[in-house]
Amino acid sequence: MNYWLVKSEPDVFSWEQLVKDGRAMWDGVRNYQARNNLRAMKRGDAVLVYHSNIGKEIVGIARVEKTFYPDPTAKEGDWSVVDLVPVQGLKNPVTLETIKKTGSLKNMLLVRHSRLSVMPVQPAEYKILLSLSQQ
DNA sequence: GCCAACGTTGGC
DNA sequence: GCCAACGTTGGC
Repeated sequence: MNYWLVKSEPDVFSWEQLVKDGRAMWDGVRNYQARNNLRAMKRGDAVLVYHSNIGKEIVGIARVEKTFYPDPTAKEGDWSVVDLVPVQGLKNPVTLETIKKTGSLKNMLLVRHSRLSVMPVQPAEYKILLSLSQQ
């Protein structure tokens, strides 16, 4: 199983909305690196959901329900979406501030490459994030 | 609201 | 193919 992190501005699409809907087509990705990451997702992979701009914290865990297919919202270009379903909210969201302060996490792409919206997460990083979220 | 860090576009 | 200009993202 692989681990991923996706970003969303909560005033556009939030974790709460994902929970309410029970499923989401993760659309609107218009960056090649992010798209390629989307395409590498396998069904069942764990996906951390991060709120950018507002909150700046990882708020929940989703899983890949359907692997990539063409983005119906793309007027032109070769873009993809995946379908995600919520698994569980984090008891304690893990903030960007905490991640930056945690030595073993400060090399995360989330910190090093702040504009990337879909990125892989190392298994070791995932484990640490989960334990932080349970504290 | 500002700005750094990128990514894209288009002229040459 | 280079690079200036511009646009976007996201942290602060």
